[in-house]
Formats: sequence, structure tokens, C-alpha cells
Amino acid sequence: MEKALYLNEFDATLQIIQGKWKVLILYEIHESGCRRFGDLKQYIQDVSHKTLTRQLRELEQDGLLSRKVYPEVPPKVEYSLTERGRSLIPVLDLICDWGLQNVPKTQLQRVLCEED
Amino acid sequence: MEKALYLNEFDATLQIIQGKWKVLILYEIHESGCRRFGDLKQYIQDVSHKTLTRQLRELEQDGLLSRKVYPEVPPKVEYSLTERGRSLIPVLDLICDWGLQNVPKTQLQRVLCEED
DNA sequence: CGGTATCCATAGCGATACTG
DNA sequence: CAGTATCGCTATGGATACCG
Repeated sequence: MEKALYLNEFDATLQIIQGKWKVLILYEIHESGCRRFGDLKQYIQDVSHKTLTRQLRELEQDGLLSRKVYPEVPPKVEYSLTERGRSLIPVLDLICDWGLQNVPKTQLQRVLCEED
Repeated sequence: MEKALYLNEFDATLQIIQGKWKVLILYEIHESGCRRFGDLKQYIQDVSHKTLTRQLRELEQDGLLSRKVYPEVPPKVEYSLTERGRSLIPVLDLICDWGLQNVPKTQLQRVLCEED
């Protein structure tokens, strides 16, 4: 696997959190502590099987998630946040805040961080 | 022009700040107060003429930049941050911070927010 | 249940050339 | 000097089918 080359530190962070469903995944795991593949699939609904797999792989490779496989039949896989993953949550929160304050809710399909 | 529809407030913010050169543009204008098209082109170097134009248009349409055209020959156009644009700077700063702390500098082509 | 492989549609950006 | 138009490349993600 090649080392990624980023334009700058902003670009680096962005490439790591960027991905259609990644924030949903991170928040859901953060709130529940630990989730299985099927849980995430059901929670997000609109994500395809293959895409969810790839987003999870990328989050794992970037060191935000840890993946635990139970050697059972049928398979069981659990995802949880790493320390680095947890350190990202405040950043995501700020991004969400700004979005809520600057974009009309009518343009949002879903609201992640309701706060009145 | 259609209203954008975003997955959520995070996605909304991301779509607005996302774009290969947008942060460079925003920071440069923020630090200098005001920049012309040619200044930005020269500062960023690697950006193509057309792409710079489009990124500026999008930033303008999203209300982060204001564009002032001087009716002269040759043309003169100045870009500056709007109030909303300025409100975004702390968010960008936090994103940069996280990137600096979590990605080796050897993987960065350029560093935006040097801070020791 | 969770993962992989193949194929395809779409969006973002770049190269280039042309305009007022 | 600043902007527009056309074309092409590449990356992301979705549909589908198959595997352990």
C-alpha cells in the first residue's frame, strides 16, 4: 500500500473524513460504543453493501476504527473507535455546528447533531 | 439555479469547503484582506485558470466570498471574505490542527498553519 | 453474516483554446 | 486581466452476483 500524499494538512484531514457515509458511521459507533456490520447497514439504510465495506476499510486503514473479528459461523465483526477516532469527534462536531447555523434545515435530508 | 440538497449538516459544510483549492483561497484572502484573480493564481501556482474561476464562483455562490468588479480596461476583480466566510475560519483552523497532529509532515506537500 | 469482484454512472478537475 | 467553452481523465460510489 502506498503512502498517501496530501496537498496540505487540511486536505489530509478531509480525505480521511470524506466519504459519503463516514461521519454517520463514526457518530453511530461513537454513541453506541461498538457496532456490527449489519447494525451499521441497517442504521444507514441507503448505503450499499460494497460501499459500506469500503468505507469501513478506509476508516480502519486511517486508524480511526478498530475491527474485531470473532471466528464463528456465521461470522461476527465488531467495529469500535480508536483513540484517534475519538479525537476526531470534536472536529466533526464543529463542522456540524457550522452547517446547522449556515444552511437551512429544509435542505438537509437528515440532522445529525440536533441542539437547541 | 437549484437548491442543493445535503445528506446532513456535516455534508452541507463539507460540500461548501470541499474543492481542491478552496481552503488555500480562503486563507490567502483572509490573511491579506483582499485579493485579485491574478494574485490568487500566482499564489496557488498549480491551479488551472478555469478551475480557479470555478472555485471562486462556488465560494461566491455559497456566500463565503464577495466579488467586486471594477469597470475598467483591462478588467480588475477583487475578492474578499464575507461575514460568513470569516465565520468559517475557526472551523478550518481546527481541521488543520487535527491534520497536523495526525498526519506525518512528510506526507504534506505544503503546510498551511505552521504552529510550534 | 460479512466480504469480494465486475461493471457502470456520475462528478471534479485539468489542458487547451477563444473572448471582451 | 479575467472569464467561458469543449473535451478528456480519474476517483467515488452504486448494482449485482458470488464466496467462506
